[in-house]
Amino acid sequence: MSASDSFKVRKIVRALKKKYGKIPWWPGDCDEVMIGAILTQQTRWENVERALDELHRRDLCSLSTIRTADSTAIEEAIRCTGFYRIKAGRLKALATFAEVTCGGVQKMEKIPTRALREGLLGVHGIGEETADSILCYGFSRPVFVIDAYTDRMVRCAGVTEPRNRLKDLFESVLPENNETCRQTHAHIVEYAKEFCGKKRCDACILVNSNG
DNA sequence: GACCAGGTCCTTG
DNA sequence: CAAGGACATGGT
Repeated sequence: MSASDSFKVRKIVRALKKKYGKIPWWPGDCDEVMIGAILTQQTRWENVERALDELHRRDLCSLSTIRTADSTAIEEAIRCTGFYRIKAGRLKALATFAEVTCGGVQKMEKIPTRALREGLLGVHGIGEETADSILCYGFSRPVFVIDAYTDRMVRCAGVTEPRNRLKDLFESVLPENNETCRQTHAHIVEYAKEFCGKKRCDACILVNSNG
């Protein structure tokens, strides 16, 4: 990775921290974060929240209940997030991994980050972004999440490193600290939503100018 | 009606 | 291995 990319990332991190300060992002217990991580795939967060409410209402907002629940009931509860049949299957697969393979969420807490990440990636329907979101926001590990917004935002700011290396780039720049990882990712997404259109970035000047 | 959303997997060339 | 398609509902 180029020195100038690292430099830009440091600048982005600093500027956005100054702009947003501490913001609440992706609250909830570990089970809810894991479920939300699946539901938010290619879907707006507002729709995910509605689905989470539905799941709570049916006592299906935990992996232990999802594991044994009727798939149709899960599908109905999460319909508003789209891809509901696919996602119900992914939730089932994650629930089996967590409850059966790992022996429960408490046991997962004790698994080292590297191994837990590999385990999650082995679950059908969990890719890098979903796994890293679970690690960062569910298990409070010092893992930086790269999503479409992050990629778009750093492009906007002139970072040239390809998407598949952004996680390493950010983790090499940031301190190995969960709070920093989760806040920084939150800042970037909020910024991207507001200023970085899909094809055009209007305001990354904020990051590119001054210091 | 077209286009997009806090992806991932599978199929093709 | 890159590119394209499928999955599906809800908001602009």
